[in-house]
Amino acid sequence: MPPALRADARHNRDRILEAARALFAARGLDVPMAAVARRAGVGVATLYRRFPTRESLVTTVFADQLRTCAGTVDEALADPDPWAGFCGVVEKVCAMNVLDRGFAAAFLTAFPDAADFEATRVRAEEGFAVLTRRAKEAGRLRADFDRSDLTLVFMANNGINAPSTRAALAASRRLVALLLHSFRADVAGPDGAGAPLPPPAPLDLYHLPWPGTGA
Amino acid sequence: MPPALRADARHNRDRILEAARALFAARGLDVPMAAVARRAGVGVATLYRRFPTRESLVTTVFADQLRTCAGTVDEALADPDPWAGFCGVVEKVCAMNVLDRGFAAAFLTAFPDAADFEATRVRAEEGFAVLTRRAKEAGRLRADFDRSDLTLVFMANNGINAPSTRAALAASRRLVALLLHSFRADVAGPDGAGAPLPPPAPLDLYHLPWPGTGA
DNA sequence: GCTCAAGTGGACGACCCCGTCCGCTTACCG
DNA sequence: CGGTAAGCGGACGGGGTCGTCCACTTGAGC
Repeated sequence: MPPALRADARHNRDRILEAARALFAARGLDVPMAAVARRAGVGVATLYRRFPTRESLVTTVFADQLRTCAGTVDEALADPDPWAGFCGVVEKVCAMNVLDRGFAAAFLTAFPDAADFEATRVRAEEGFAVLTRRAKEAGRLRADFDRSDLTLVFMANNGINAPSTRAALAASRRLVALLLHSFRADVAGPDGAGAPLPPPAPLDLYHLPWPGTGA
Repeated sequence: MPPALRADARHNRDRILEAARALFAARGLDVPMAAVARRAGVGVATLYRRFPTRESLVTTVFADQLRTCAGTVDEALADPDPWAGFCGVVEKVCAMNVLDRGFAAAFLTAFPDAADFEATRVRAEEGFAVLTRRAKEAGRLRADFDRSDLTLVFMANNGINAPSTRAALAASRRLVALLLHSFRADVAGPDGAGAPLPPPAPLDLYHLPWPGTGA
C-alpha cells in the first residue's frame, strides 16, 4: 500500500484522470501523453510519475466503467427471464462501447498485468456464462451459441465507424438487433433456417501494443 | 496520357506495387512509405515520384482486387437464384477483406479523387442494389433490408481481430452466417421474431486520413 | 516560521515518419 | 558510339511522440 498522496498531488491526479477520460472517449486510446498532461494542466513529468505506463492510465480510467459492466451482468442474473437478461447485457455493453471508443478498445484488450482490471473482466465473463447456460436451458438461446460469440459481437460492434456518435449508436443498435435475432433458439431450428453455423473461432483479445488497427 | 516509362522505371514500379501489396496485406494501410521503398529495393524518391501520395499507391495496389469484387457482383447477377447470389457476394467480399487488412481498409475508405477506383465501387454497389431488389421480390430477403446494411456488415466484419488469419477467417465466416441468417425473409416474420429492427443508420465511408482506428 | 521531502514543470535527447532536393547513373535514340 | 533527359538513391529539414532528468516550489509537521 503506497503512502497517501499529498493534497495537491491528489488533486492533480484527479485532474489527470478526468482529462484522460475525456480524451480517450473522444479520440481513442492513442492520444499523446503530452495532450493528456496539457489538458489536465500539469507537466508531463507529473503524468508519468503518477502513471508510469499508458496501460496503467488506461486501466485506472476505465476501471469503474468496467465495474458498471460487471454490475449489468449481475442485474441480468437477477432477472427471472434469462433471455431478457442476455439481450440486455449485450445491448448495454455495446452501447457503452460505441459511446466511448476508448472504452471499447480497453474492453477488447488484454492487460496481462493490471490485476484488478482483469479480475473484474473475468468475473463479468463468468456471470455471463451462467446467463448463457440459463438462457439455453430456457430454450430461448440457440444451443450452439459459444463463449467466443460474445467477443465476436463486441469486435463486430467495435468495427462500426460513423460520422457522428448519434449515427454510430443507431448503427450499433441495428447490428446488435440483427445478431441477437440470429441467436434466438426459435429461429435457429432446421426448418427454413438451413445449414448449421460455421464453427466458432478462438478469439483472443487484442494484444498490446495498442492496435486500433495493427496486430 | 503520360509518356511510356523507361524499361527500368517500369520494372521498379512493378516492384513497388508488389512490395506495397505484401506490406498492406500484412500490416494495414499505414506502413511507412520508407518501408515500402526498402522492401522494393528502391529509394524513397523513386516511390514518391511514381506515387506522389499514399492514396495513389493504395488505389493502384487494390484496383484489381476491387475489380474482382465487382466481377463477383456481376456473377451473382447472372445467378438465377438472387438469394444465393446475395449471400455469395457478402461471403466472398467479407472473406477477401479478412484475408487482407489493407484491402478491407481501402474498401471502406472514400477516395474522393481516385476516379476509376470510385467508379468501380459505385458500379458494384449499383449491381448489388439490383441483386437486393430481386432477392426481396423473390421473398427471400427481408423487406426492411437497407442499402446501409451492406456497409454495416463490412464494418462489423472489419472489426474482427484474431491472432491468426485462419482464426480470423473462421470468425468472419461465423459472423457473416449469423448476419445473413437475420436477413432471411422467412425468419423475419412477426411470428416469434418479435420487435421490428431498429432503423438503419446513415453510414458514410471512412474519411481520410487513414483511420484504421482514428476518425 | 522553518525544514525538508514530496511534488512540479519544462527542457531535452532519442527515435520515427514525411516529403523534397540534388548530384550521380543509365536507358534510349540517332 | 555518344549525348541527353529520364531515372535514381540517399541525405536532409521539419514535425511529432516518448520518457527522463533536474533545478525549483510547496505542503505538512514540528
